[in-house]
Amino acid sequence: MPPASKGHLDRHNKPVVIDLNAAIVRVADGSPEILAVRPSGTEDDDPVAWDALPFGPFDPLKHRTMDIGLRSWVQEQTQLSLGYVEQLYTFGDRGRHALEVLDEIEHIVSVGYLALTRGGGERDGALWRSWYQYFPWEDWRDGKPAIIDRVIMPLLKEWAARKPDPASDELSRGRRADRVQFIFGTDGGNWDEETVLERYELLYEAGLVREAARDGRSNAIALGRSTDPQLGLPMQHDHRRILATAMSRLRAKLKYRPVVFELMDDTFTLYELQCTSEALLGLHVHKQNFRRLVEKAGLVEKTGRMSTRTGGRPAELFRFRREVFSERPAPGLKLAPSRTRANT
Amino acid sequence: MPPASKGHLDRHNKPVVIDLNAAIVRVADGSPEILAVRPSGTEDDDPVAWDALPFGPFDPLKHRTMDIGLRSWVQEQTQLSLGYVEQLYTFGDRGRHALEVLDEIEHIVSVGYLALTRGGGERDGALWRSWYQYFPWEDWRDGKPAIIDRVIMPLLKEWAARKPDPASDELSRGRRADRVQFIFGTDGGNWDEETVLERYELLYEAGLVREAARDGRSNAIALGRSTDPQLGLPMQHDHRRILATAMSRLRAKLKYRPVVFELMDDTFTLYELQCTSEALLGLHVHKQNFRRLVEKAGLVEKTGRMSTRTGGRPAELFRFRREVFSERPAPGLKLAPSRTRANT
DNA sequence: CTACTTTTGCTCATTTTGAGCAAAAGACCG
DNA sequence: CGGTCTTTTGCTCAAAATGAGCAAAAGTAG
Repeated sequence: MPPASKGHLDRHNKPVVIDLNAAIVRVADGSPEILAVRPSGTEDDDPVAWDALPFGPFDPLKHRTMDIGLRSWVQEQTQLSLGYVEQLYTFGDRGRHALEVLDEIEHIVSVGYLALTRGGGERDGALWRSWYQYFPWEDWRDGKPAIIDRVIMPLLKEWAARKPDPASDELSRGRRADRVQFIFGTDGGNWDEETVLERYELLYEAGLVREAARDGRSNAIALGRSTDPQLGLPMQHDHRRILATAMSRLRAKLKYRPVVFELMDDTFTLYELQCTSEALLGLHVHKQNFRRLVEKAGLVEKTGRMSTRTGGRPAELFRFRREVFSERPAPGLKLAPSRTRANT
Repeated sequence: MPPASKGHLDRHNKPVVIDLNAAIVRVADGSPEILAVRPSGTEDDDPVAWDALPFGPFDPLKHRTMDIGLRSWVQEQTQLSLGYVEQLYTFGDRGRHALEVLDEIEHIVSVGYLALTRGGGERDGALWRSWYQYFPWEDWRDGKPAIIDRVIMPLLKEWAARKPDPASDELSRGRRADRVQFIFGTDGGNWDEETVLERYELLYEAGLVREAARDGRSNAIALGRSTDPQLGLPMQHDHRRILATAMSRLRAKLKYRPVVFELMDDTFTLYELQCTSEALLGLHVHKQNFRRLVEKAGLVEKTGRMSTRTGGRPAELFRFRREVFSERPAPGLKLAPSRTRANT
């Protein structure tokens, strides 16, 4: 990615740019992946060596809208064709309270985007990485992730017991404990897969993610270097926060808009569709009910062809019914996670 | 509002500013109102005389985040204290394809915000206006608004029958008709109150709102001057689009987050709560079911006091239970509009 | 031909939703 | 003071949606 070389000048004569950051998502064999930019440096604890989301400057003179600008440089830099694109959030401060000492230019505005693709072309310096590498606590498909009880909860409880900085307008100790219990202390039944962002922000506040230490948060718990348990891979700037926002939004949207299909091939079996949905949600759903839902909602239609790659009884191949857009107001998968252990 | 006097310079030496626009909402006796800025000019068809949303520049050197910046100038200019504040969307082009000939400065980025308040201080030049003055077709509380069948549908059908500009990547005639029928041609049963933005954008595309003509849309239907039926009051720049976004977001949010209470007094009767919700949704809901919902969700608690202002049996006064934040993941009112005529 | 795997069709209890009936508790009015 | 009117409040009930399990169908692998 060109390091935002050209741009406007502010009154201190520093370049001012509007950066468009994209969380580009695909699903490859059961894993939701995002396109990450891997800097050439290799020192693992050096913030510039952390992964970044692909980003590019927005030039209002070249592109009419930001959406168009985004599509343009993504197309240019990767050979990816983006399907669905959605704006997420605009931050005025890239690295929060950060000093950003390593950033020679002063960014002013960074706009986060979610984009869905079926995958394809990449470039060097970029790689597809499971988003659960950045958020290991978000994948509940094999039950509650061990990292929660083994690492996260103990550290969060320690943080909740500490006295909050009286200077900040922050929660009292009791409220801290409540919040921790509420957000992470769940045993599956009441896990809310949509609140990815809230969980990340809690960890940031508690100083448990690397970015917090980088930004000089006072209460950052001193996690030692590479030997210590990392709470997921860190990212440059606020990119991990943008990714969290993208995950939240996508997990929510799944339930009321037919966006999964942007990630599927033209034809697919219902089980493939289910696996993709589950990968995104980080949860298992009840198989028979999933089919009932999808078919009753009229989201798919049979192609007549069969898939034999299943290993068991061959599965019918389906395709997405585009007509739903003009039929129903809010088509989507109102997925309900199964309470019992996986029923696949 | 200071007309964005200071700011950054772009490479053409025109001021570049980041504008924060706020749709500030309150509900006053059954009417959802927004704070509108009324320019001094009075020529009704002059774009600068149209209403505007209050806005102010964002100065990244003065305020750490845009949210803080917004709160700051709102506080400064009005005496309003904002409760809930939420970022909506960021546009790179203020007036879309607009020429913006009347705007001597080139705005680059405009960020839309939704803010809720209980009302209070105003300033001169600003007034509270029902948002249904801008969107008369969105209030279904007294049945389907007459303007839809009398004005909107005929004009939209005419538009759908016209040949789309082959240059644009636009929908075919058949799809146009489908879309019109789908979005506006409903008879109450399948009216989706959340798609305010989609409806406004359709009217804009079809050239039926003043802003379309101002922006020089090719297919803008020449609505005569003041005698012609206006499809709601127009607004400056893209402010009406921002307002539509705010309405969509608020109507949706109502159902899964306890945001209504930001608009209520400390204590209220359940019927007052219902009326506020209905005002926002532009729909009537079933009274008994509304109470069941609210109480079962544990959103409120009795105060013991009574309200006698009802005219009938006195109503219990309730207050919002703040504890829900730490109890349930997604508290809100999953309101279902009543199919039958009002049952109040 | 037999075991195994996966798809697919169906049932069933429980909950949620949409809608209506009627008693309770005040104000208003003669 | 008794009757009428209005609104709140409590309750019932059918229909639909949801969560979960059973079992036949149709292949593959040995």
